[in-house]
Amino acid sequence: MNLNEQVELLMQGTEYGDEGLHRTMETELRQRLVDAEKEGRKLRIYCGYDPRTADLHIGHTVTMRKLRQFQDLGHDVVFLIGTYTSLIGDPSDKDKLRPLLTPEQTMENARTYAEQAFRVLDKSKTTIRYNHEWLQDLKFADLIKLGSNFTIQQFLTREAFRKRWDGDDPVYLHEFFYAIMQGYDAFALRTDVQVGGTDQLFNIVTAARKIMTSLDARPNIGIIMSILPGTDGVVKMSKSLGNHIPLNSTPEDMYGKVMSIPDAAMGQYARLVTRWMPADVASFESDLKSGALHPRDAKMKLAYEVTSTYYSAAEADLAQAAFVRLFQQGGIPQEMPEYKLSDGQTILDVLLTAGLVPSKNEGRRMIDQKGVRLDGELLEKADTVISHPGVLQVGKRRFVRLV
RNA sequence: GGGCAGUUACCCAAGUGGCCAAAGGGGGCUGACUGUAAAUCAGCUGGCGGACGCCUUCGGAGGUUCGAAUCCUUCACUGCCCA
Repeated sequence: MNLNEQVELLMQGTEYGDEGLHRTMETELRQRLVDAEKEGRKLRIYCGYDPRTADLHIGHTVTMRKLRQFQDLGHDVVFLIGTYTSLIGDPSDKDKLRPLLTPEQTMENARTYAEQAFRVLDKSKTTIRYNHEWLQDLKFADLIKLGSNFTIQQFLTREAFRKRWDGDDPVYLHEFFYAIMQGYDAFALRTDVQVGGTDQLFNIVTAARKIMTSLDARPNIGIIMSILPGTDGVVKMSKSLGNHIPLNSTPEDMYGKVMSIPDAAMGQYARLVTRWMPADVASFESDLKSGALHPRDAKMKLAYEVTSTYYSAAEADLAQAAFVRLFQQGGIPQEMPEYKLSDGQTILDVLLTAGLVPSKNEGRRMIDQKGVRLDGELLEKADTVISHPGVLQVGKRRFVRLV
């Protein structure tokens, strides 16, 4: 791959919110690639992760995908676990204060986090580091010195703080330390490139570069990744919003969830969570626009690609087949949980005890709303006894085989 | 340290003694329509009993009252202003 192609690939899916900054970063990246080549060394790329959650979704893998691209081009990646920073919790992407974690919780999460990350990253080219290694040794005097590089006003221009400030919600002093610590991470690692989401723009570009410069290190280049929207296609993917596509689910679930994103989000997904090259993405989008590619087929292609990234091709094939049967042909899935019927159980009993609904009232509602079927036949009375074994369906996607 | 305001269901937010399981919006769910969606339309959205009903909920605890989300006391948390 020639230099221009490399730069184009590495800049794919980035978002700086400012054309000038974008150009600066792109230019610096090109230069750094040239320098590294000349010096006969690899670039060091780093991205920090906040191990406050144990199960990841594909939104978390956007930056990992980018790290992987660097790895595929022969560079070294540091997968940084924010053991120390998670004591604070990054305020960047929240309009609320985050709870503090204990070191034990953090280390436990870190383990499962890294495990899942290696479904995307190349293990042989990845170094895992923990930022307590260097942050815990900093003295108060060091912090003061680092802090003197910044003004409060700089922090208050950040949206996350601004909103809370304007909304008369609390903004704590210690939250400001996060950016400083992250900047120090970049310095401690002497990193060439730092990858992060747009919510990290300030931390990476302003804080890290400033701190590195002040400590006589070469400032890192920021690769700022656009945020992956959730299955609603609009808001950032997050578990708490319920619009996420979990990594640890099933191929069928992943395929189906990708299919449920709105058409408008397909481009974002193509750029952020596929292994496609820039040229592939470009033709995908132009074919869609020209009508050469039907939106449904496009999305199926996308869902297949995403699924096969995290699972095997065979599993992705099965997931696709299941989707076609279930939704395009209105059929039922091949695999579903089984439930053993006992004598005299009513429809409502079964719905509840089989876990298809969380409460009897909810079960009644489903029945009232014509959402419950047994072998395709609509069930209308909640308190009638189940007459025969078969496939019990609630809504479009909840199934249980009664035996 | 002092003064004032606030804490409502998944989220935002009304309600200021009975008509409140609690307006409205968002989200979610179900159905119709579809290309799987999105958009649109309709309905549902605390729990338990077939409906009339009962139970739990409005930051925590205690109290006043026939009756409280609504009044009082106190505790906790938050914001604003003053020092």
